[in-house]
This record gives sequence, C-alpha cells and structure tokens, in this order.
Amino acid sequence: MINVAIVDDHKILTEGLQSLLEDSGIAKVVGVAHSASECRLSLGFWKPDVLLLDVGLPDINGLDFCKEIKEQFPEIKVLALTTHNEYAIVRQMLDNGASGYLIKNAMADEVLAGIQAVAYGEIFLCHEVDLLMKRPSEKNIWLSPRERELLRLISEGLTNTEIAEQIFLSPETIRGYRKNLLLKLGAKNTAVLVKMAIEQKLI
Amino acid sequence: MINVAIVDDHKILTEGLQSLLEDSGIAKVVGVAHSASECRLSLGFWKPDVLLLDVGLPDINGLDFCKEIKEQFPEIKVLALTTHNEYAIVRQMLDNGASGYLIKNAMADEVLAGIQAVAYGEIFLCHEVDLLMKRPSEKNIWLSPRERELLRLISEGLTNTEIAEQIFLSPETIRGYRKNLLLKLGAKNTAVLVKMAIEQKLI
DNA sequence: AATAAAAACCCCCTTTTGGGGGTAAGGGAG
DNA sequence: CTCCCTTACCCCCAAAAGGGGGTTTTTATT
Repeated sequence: MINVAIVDDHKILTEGLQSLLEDSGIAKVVGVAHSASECRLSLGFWKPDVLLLDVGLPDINGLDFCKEIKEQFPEIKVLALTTHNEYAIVRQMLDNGASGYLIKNAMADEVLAGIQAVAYGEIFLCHEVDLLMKRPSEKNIWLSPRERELLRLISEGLTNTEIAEQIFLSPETIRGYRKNLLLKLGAKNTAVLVKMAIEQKLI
Repeated sequence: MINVAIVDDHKILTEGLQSLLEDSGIAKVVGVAHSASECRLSLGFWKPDVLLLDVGLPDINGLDFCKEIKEQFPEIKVLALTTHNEYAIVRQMLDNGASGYLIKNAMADEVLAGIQAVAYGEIFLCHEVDLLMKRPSEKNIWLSPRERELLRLISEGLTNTEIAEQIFLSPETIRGYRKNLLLKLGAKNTAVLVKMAIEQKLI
C-alpha cells in the first residue's frame, strides 16, 4: 500500500483523485491540501511515500515548493500533476527534485502507474510528456539562469540602461544578451520575445 | 432531474464530476466529451439541459465554441467550468451566450448550485467570479474590438508600418492606437503591454 | 590540458518606439 | 439633438531597440 498525499487547489479534482486512488487498492490517501501553506503544516504528520503536486498553486509556485519539500523531506517522492505541458516547466520540475510528471489530461491508469513507479524509485513521465522531452524541437529551449533573469527584466519593461543599473553591468552587455535572446528564441522583436517567453513558461 | 453534458479534456476531473453529479441526485450525466470536435458529434443526441464547458480545450477555444453551440442549440444552457478567473474571459464568455461561470477550485456544492440555477434560466457566477465582476478594478479593462485586434498584431511583432499595410490604415493611426493602449493598460512600453495583454487574457 | 559554454564587454548606424501635442468624422444612447 | 466613444488621422523630436560586426575572462566538463 502506497501512502499518497495530494496538493492541488482544484477541489473537484482532488475529490475525484481520492476516490480513484482508494478504489484502486494500490494506494491510500493520507492527506489533501489545497495550498502550499496548508501542506507545510501537515506534511510532517502525513509522512507520504508519494506527493502529488500541482504547479499552479494559489500561494507559491509549485516549482519552488517542490525544491523546498525535497530539501526538508528528501525521502518523499514528488510526482507533479498539472495542466502545463511545456518543456521548460517539466525540466525545471525535474531539476528541482521531482520524480515524475503527469499532465491532468492523462488517463486514470497512467496516474496509478506513475504513483507505483515513483514509489519504487523510478522516474516516471506520462506518455505525452515523455514524447515532449525526447523529441528535439526548436520549442524545447533551455536558457542559462542569467538569460532567464534578463528575460524577466525585459518582460517587466526595463530598458537596457535600467537593467544595467539594476544588476551592475554595462548597458552594452545587456544589449548583447538581448540580441542573443532574440536569436535563441527566434523572435523578431521584444513583443514576440515576451510572448514566447510567457507561452513557453521561461519566466 | 437535470440532464448534464460535460466537455473537458481533463479526464480525472470529468470522472470526478460524473460521480459527484450522479451521487447528488439532482442531475444525470448524459454525455462526456474531451474535445470540441468530439462534442459536436454527439451534442444533438445527448440533448442536455446544461453543458459544462471548459475554456481550455485542445482543439478550439471554449469562447468560440460557446458561441457556436448557442447558435446551433439556443436552448442548451452553457455553464463555463474553467481555471481562468480573468475579467476579460468571463466577460467574453457571457457575451458569447454562457449562462454561468464556475472556476475549478469552487466547492462541489457551488457546482451543483450553478447547474440548478442555469437550468432554471438564471445567470450564475460562482462566488469568486461574482466578486471579480462586481469590484471595479483597474484590472477589469475592456477594449474595443479594434483595440483588441491591434493588441494582437502588436504582440505578434508587427511594426506600425506593417500593421498599417495589413489593415489598410495610416501608420500614424496605428501609432495613435498603440499610445492609447499603453495608456489604457498603464503599460510602460511594448514589453509590458504584451505581458499584460496575455496575463489579462485580452488577446 | 583541451574544449565548450556562459558571462561580460565594445562600436557603428538604422529603424522603431514613445512622449508631447493635436484634429475630425460617424454611430449609439440618453 | 447633444454627449460620448470609437475610429481614424497628423507633426515634432528624443529615446530605445535592433542589425552588423567584434573581444576577453571565467567556469564547468571531459
């Protein structure tokens, strides 16, 4: 019997999941939270083997929360369960210590398979995400931390000079990064750059 | 007994919803589809009183699909059920003929209340959305169709000259729209304009 | 020790944007 | 029959972005 906890603010989904897991016979739901803060209070008590974690939580972002959990409870396997099927999100989630990744439109049996796999220490990606990560695509773009920082500042509307002042670099350097970002993402100008950054969840 | 059909690509959610509705005794699920095209094939057979419709469908956008349904089957009450809680989405959904709007983190009993209300011809908004629509906020921005079109073209990276050529207006006119959009949304420059447009689902 | 990235820097010149000011026709709602 | 909003148009000038070309240093990875 695998002990599972669920963190997701969609109450309809958590209720559905709960009965799905209980009925399956392979897992037991030891706790449900609808936000990260609610989860923090109880996670130590619940002692789940597997934590089903949504990325779009109301209080903090699931990526950071995953990192936090793995630092405090490295033995808990985190299995992401979300609507996002973007390369950048999956990659960051795995980098932050997640053991698996499910998208919410996955079949019910994939959820069960995923829970079993991560409980046994494997890395599990649902079919659609597995394809996404394997297929080399011009959409699977990975940026360095500095580049992501620049992208964030650009999307907040700072000019090259303002960015330079804020992070203590030369405006010419910022220009260089900006040009490189346009090139890497294949964006024509800042408008498209910001749009792509948001769509691909790079910021 | 209210006949309900569900269109949502999140299989876990549709399963949870189905048992929720069946158990409630007030509604019967007469059909489930995981995409708009799947729904189109069967809607005529199902003849639901209420259609629970997600906005983020895989094939077409739920806003347009709602319009399409209301044109073909004006008697079916469309109740939006989605993750989006942005003013612009709710407003467009209602403009396109929806009878109600639920967000997915609403309580189960709100879902039942919503189904009953729209079945009796009322307009139903779940608590959170009701607050959102009533509170006058600088975030509740409504643009004219022309302005939305311009915003779309800007976010696609077209320059003033290119937009002017495409929609047969003077580049000076486009400049005027651009300035006005910056003013209306309170954006410092194009980068922020695009970011806000996407965040507030104006495009 | 070699190599490849990432991070930082620089200049010239053109295009595009943004801030400031405006004007005016047409349509719908009170 | 006004009033307001939308749509459409115009000019001047400064600021910012983008296209082209580069260099050097640090930091991982093999």
